[in-house]
Amino acid sequence: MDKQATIKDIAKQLSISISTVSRALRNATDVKSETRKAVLALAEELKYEPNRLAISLRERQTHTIGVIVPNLDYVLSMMVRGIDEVGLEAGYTVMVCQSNESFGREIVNTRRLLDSLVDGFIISVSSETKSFEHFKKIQERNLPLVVFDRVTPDLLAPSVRIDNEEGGYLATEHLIEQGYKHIAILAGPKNLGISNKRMQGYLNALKKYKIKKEDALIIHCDFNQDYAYHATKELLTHKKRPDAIFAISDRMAIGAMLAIKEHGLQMPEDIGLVGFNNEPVTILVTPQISSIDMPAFEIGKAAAKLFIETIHNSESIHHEEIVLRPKLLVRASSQKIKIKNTK
Amino acid sequence: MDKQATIKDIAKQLSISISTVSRALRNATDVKSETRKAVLALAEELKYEPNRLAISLRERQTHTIGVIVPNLDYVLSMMVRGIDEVGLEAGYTVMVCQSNESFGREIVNTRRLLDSLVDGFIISVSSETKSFEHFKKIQERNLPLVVFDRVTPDLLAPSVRIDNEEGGYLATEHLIEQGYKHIAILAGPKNLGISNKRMQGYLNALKKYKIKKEDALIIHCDFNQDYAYHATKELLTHKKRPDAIFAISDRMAIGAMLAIKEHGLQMPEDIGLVGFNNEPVTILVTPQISSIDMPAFEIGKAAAKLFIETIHNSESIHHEEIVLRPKLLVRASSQKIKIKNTK
DNA sequence: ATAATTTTCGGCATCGTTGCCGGCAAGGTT
DNA sequence: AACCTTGCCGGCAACGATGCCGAAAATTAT
Repeated sequence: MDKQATIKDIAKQLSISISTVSRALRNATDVKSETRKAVLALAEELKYEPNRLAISLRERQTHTIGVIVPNLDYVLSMMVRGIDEVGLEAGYTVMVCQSNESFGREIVNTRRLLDSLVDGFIISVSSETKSFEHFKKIQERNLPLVVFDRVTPDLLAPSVRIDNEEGGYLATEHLIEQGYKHIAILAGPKNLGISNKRMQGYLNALKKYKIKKEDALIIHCDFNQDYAYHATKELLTHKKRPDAIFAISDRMAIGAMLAIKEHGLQMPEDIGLVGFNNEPVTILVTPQISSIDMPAFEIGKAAAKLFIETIHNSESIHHEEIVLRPKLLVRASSQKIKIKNTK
Repeated sequence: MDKQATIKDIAKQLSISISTVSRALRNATDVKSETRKAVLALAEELKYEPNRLAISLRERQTHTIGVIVPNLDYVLSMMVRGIDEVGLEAGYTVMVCQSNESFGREIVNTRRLLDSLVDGFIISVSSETKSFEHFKKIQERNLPLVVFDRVTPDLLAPSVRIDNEEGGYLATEHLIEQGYKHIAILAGPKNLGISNKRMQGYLNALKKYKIKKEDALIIHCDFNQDYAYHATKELLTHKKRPDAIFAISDRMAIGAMLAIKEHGLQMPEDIGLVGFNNEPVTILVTPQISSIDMPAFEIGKAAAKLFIETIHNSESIHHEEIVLRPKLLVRASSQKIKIKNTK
């Protein structure tokens, strides 16, 4: 009772050939209806399940999608849910691996998934990653590869993401319109595409409104709360301290907020704050943090759909690029004007 | 260049037999060193990678662990990271599927993973799940199955969890010690084991301190913020409103907190609040929420270790039960006494 | 009754890999 | 010189399933 019944067991018990059983199980034709019935009945009884491994070996596909993400924080886990949703629907099993923002781990994950013979990859790159050879291996094998969220120009592949530049622009423009003059940006690591794009948006907004960019206000730090906290503490001790901060993620905005509070400054009066992603936590803290809305679930779904399209017409290699529009959500942490009005 | 090179290609190019190539690639013995070198060199050149599918088919194991979780919120994604960590180390690839707290989805996931011929399962059950037939199928196939976090007595399997009863007790005792008299509990769905255990701890504490249990103060609601919010709103309109709330998860505590603030009540003066899990958000809100610390990463690691043990001595079926001790973290939301002292 | 056709089925090869077994040649022993 | 040991290698079967092809059985046509 231990091992699964195979097609062979059925054949033996019914004293018919393996091929006949195989045909009876799938192909209605070419098989007498009574033998088919017998086969079906016995299969039921033995709880026969076809061995996917054997089928995959023949068909050279596993109906499995390899997903590699740098972590499973709120945004990415929502995206993964989106991928899951669409993937499952289309008959794919989704294998999720976390790189923990580690380059080495990402390589190992890629290897493992390649070894597992997934049919393709949907990937968001780690912040540590500067070389893309391991991903190019995927493409060398002619496997479909879709990149989402953390997109990089170094990797030519269909992609889904939010318009990060636009998001950075919206956030910065909003701060400018609220009357803030010295707007700092907490950017992520220098090699991280989304960070640079959001910063580019920030720069564009400054330029548009003829505000001089100040290098001292541009801080690169690791993509997490602690680093943002320390970076902000230092920022606030400068002689010419910023009167607003645009953090390129809500996690970093939270870190900034903790530092701001420690300094005894009030938001939005003394200093304005805008984050990015619209994580639920932004409306839980006091004051609530303005943020750029990130349609994470939609991005995940779009990535999976793009993947499935790519798999279906793999010959026509068009590198589609889906870019979703960001939306600014204004909350208390940056709404200075309204307060002036009520005074 | 499309398809992977196989052992057969190497054999053909070198005009030697397939078996020799196979031996050269693994077994150092039984092969002349020069032929081995030739094989290794050519394998390198052709970028030969053994086909795991074929190996799995032979060995009847895939070195893959199927993980099913109800969602990927903070706690569970930390646990998954723990599983990942240990699993990867031991040479396993981890396939994570989300059931989205849906019974049907959980069944589909189980099927898919069984079809994918994973070597076993590490599972946390969905809150909707009342029947466990789909999991028993796993055991019928003699595949190892480890349950974590959301453990249920209906499923006989090795398990890893926190001592939920103890956690519930600690939280409640703390509230009692702080002088709260009418302590409500926001429990989860009735069929969810962790919810009942935490509630049992609550009841134990009441009994120990000779406080009469009041049914009106025991609220079952769905395991999320919104439901907790609405449940709390209603609780607070009661004639005899509670002066403390123990929420069996931080998410629910957050919901409760929003409702409390809307009612214009102060924590901890008017009402005390304790959560469960010690999610990072608990220290971001004002006041900070007391909580029961959940060693999520450790639980994940322990689950994976248990899984690997189980796989290694599958004959000795001992259903180990690992129970980690919870720890109470007292924060502003429930610390009434300290405030009295400073007055 | 025989030929022609159709239905129904079994054999064999294949996917990529491994393990067992047997064989052949070189070298060593008596 | 005859025998035995060892080193090295190839053939075959197997894992589970499928598909092609040809053959036997059943049916129809002549």
